[in-house]
Amino acid sequence: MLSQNRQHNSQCEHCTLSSACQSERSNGELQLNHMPHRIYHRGETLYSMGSPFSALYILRSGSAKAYFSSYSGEEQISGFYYPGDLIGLDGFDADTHAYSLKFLETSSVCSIGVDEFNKTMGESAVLRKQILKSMSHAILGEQQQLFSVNKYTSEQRLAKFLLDLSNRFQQRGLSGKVFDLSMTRIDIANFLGMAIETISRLLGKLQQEGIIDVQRRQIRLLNKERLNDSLVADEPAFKAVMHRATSRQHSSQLSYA
Amino acid sequence: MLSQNRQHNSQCEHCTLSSACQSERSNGELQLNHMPHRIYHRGETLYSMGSPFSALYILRSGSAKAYFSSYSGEEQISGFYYPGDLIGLDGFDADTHAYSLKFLETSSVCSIGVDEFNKTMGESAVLRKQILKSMSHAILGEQQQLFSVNKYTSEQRLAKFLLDLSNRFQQRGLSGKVFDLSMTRIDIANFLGMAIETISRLLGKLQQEGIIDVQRRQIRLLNKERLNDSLVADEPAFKAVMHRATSRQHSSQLSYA
DNA sequence: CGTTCTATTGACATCATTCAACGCCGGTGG
DNA sequence: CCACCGGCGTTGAATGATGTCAATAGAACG
Repeated sequence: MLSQNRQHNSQCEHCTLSSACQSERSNGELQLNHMPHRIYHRGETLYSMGSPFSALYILRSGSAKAYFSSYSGEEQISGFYYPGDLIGLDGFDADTHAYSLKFLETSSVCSIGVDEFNKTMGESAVLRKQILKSMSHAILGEQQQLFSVNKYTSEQRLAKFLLDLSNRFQQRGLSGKVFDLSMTRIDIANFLGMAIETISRLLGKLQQEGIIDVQRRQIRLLNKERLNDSLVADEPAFKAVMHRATSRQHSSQLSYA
Repeated sequence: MLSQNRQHNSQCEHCTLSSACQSERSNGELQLNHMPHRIYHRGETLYSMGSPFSALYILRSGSAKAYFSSYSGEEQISGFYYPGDLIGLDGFDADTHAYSLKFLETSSVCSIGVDEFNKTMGESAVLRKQILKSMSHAILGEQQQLFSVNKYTSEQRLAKFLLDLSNRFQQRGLSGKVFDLSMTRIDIANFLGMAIETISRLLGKLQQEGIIDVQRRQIRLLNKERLNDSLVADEPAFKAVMHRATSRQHSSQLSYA
């Protein structure tokens, strides 16, 4: 659903990764040759856990989930991706992908081969900075998530999840108040570490309280204030912080800054 | 306690970061001028959340914890560091430290200024690769931790924590069977997201079952097999994986590989 | 040596999972 | 076009794991 609202220029130079590079390009230093965009459909896989690490990707439209499966087939979702997000950083650790990536809806990605990436990293200080920043941000995001699982109740975690999504949509110029969930409740439950039933019940509860309105996959945030309040219930000073820190859910997004 | 066992040469060129560089140095390409080592004592702070990001550090001896505090003074520990670990990557996101770092015992660190680091990043492909690998590894480590909090019971989490520590000590050439905890139960509880009382009870339980032996801070793993079994109880195929994936608890360790 | 931090243990409360039944929707084939 | 079916989602009731509260004791530190 994101794809409709966001108008991409057809040239890949307008991807966020290359936007980092454009400032250099104006210096005449840099040439990134992205591979052509490629379209994937719901349920299709970009790469699988264990497969060789050959490229980095930027999601241009649609959405995806990263997950690793624990051989019994059980999967743990580690994050969701939205347009502009950089995908594939997991490959650097062992030159092999550490998790699998699957699309939640029809999506398009562009890619850059590792070799070219490495080459460019050597040439562009701006790219280096961007990548370090991006990875650092990803680490902090994971820690935030860890924090929220450790310290929050299920209700707070769900509230945070919704607010995070809202922020991510807003950053992309979409509505932060009304949006669709491209993932199933099962995915949400898996990601947040709770039972599907709990998700269901809590969404119901929030709806009854008039804080949100849920129609199938469509979410309408009627009262972001109160949703945010639940995160800081007894901690007034904490409120401001949360508002700042709320942008995660993997997000290795590069620019848009 | 780690400091006694590990004999560091007095020159900083033997730090793990520079060991990454030495291969290049033999090519005559690289010159890293680390600042002199500095000693810190228990409770002292290397840097605080929000302070300007000016350097990266490598822990040479001792141990430390990273945590961010939530203004009400409540802290969330995001990881523990041991000798060889690279510290400070959190600064890249906002040019400001995202969490605070405090030493758990007398420790020594060496540092490298960001400017010098950035310069070297431009010159050394090996360093770039190491850093990307290191950060990628850190991200995956966080995700592993997230997974364990999401899917494991308290007992499993504690078991995993002990095994992780054991592995980290072993990687450093120390005993993986007998070691001291440099952090308090409070820290452990905070990190693992459970109550101190639960830690206490579970340690007691494991001791009664003859799996471990606890004397104050000293831990003795009497039966690593069974400790590991509890992680995979009903999942035979999963066992092998866990063994591999078990090295985390922040660990942005660079080389030793 | 006393104050404070750390750790242990017991009794109780509670939030979230589990188990189970059911409804809804979309797809597919008769 | 309708009927069936499977995945997704909702709801209820019971169970259990873990947190909270409280009391106590030992270590660490000045």
